[in-house]
Amino acid sequence: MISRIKGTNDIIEDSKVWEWLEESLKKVVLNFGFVEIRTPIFEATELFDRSVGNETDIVQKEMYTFEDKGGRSITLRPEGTAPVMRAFIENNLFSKGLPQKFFYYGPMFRYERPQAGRMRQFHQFGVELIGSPLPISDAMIILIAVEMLKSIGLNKFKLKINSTGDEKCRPTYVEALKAYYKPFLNDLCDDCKVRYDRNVLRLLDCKRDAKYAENAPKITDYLCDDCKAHFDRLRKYLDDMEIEYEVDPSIVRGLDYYTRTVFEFKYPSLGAQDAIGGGGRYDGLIEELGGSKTPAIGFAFGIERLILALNEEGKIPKTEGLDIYVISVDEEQKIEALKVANALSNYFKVDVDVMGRNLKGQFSHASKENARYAVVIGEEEIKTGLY
RNA sequence: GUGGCUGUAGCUCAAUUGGUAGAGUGUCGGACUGUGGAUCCGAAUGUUGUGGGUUCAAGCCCCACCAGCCACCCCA
Repeated sequence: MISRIKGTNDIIEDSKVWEWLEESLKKVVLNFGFVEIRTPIFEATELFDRSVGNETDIVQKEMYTFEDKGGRSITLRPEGTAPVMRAFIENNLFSKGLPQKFFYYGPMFRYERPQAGRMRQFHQFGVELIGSPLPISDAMIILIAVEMLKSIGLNKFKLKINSTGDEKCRPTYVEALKAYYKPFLNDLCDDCKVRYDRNVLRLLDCKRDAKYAENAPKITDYLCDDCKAHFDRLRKYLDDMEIEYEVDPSIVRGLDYYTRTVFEFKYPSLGAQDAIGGGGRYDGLIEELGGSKTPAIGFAFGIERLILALNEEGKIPKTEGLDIYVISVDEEQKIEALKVANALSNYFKVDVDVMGRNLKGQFSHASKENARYAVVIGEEEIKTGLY
């Protein structure tokens, strides 16, 4: 038997839940004027090297990268933001005026050890707002994310926000962090020893060395005036909208392109894979990819994790059964039953027997399919024309 | 990539100290030639995750691999 690739899934019984979830999320963003963008599932490897960052774990060890027959290095997209920005630049969307508002939905690929809530092929629904440097756009993006969660019935999530500063203030914070961690360097876990040089910020969210993070200098104390004003304004906006959040200095994100605002939606009961969504501002990314300097902010939800959370809260809608099952008493009425079902199908969800079941079997099957009504067709009905 | 736990019928699980695989549920049929979901009766389905090894004998013990779960890690 040939079985599916590790970390992938066949969605069969659940396909209705997926459909409902996709439609619900889509409705919120469409009403806010966002347009769907569909980019290829694979891209030039360089795109992710340059955007996500060549020192990140995603690029270093999690990408599905291969060479095609023309010798090009291709990568199955591990995330959605970089491809959307590539498309933005390549199609000159800048010229259509700002802001530009996009959402995307589809499979992403990361080579990781699978676990509940962590697949090698997983699905993200993402939203990007391109063009505004203002904190009001941060507020809008977070508001939309919260509305999306509420629209599918999720309540027990926690929003955590932080600011990672910009090119002016982050370097001084990085120095301060390095100075703080230096005396403990030998006691840190092996991963953290590597991170110390590559990306000190990541030390803050290490679970093993969490005790050191508690007293570490906080980014919020090192923000430059502009970044601090931006962050304070965003917090005020969130307060005004009565969106609950917690400032969490350990939210640093594993992608290099983030600047200033970063945030995560946590769903604590999901265990280790409790981040159901996350995002942030990436004011330097478009320029880094060769476009003109354009600020932007966005986020993505993990569909598989949303479904786990929905299950926890018992918010998965029950799939509706049939309206009408058309039963034929004998073989002779089968075709009449099919014709009647066809006529009814303009208005109702219908089904007929194709398995040659007898009368009892058809009734059993009708009730198994949760049919609300049964129409019985026999000799008598055909004669009278009354069903 | 690292460590730990698990793997028996479609599903949920049994199987004494190793002695040659069973129940519930579901599926199909019958009791009931035009009214199901209740009840009763009957039937089908397994190379016990895969491949080796130990043994007279392995679902059970040992090794490897595969897959799932938990944690690390990673992030959605």
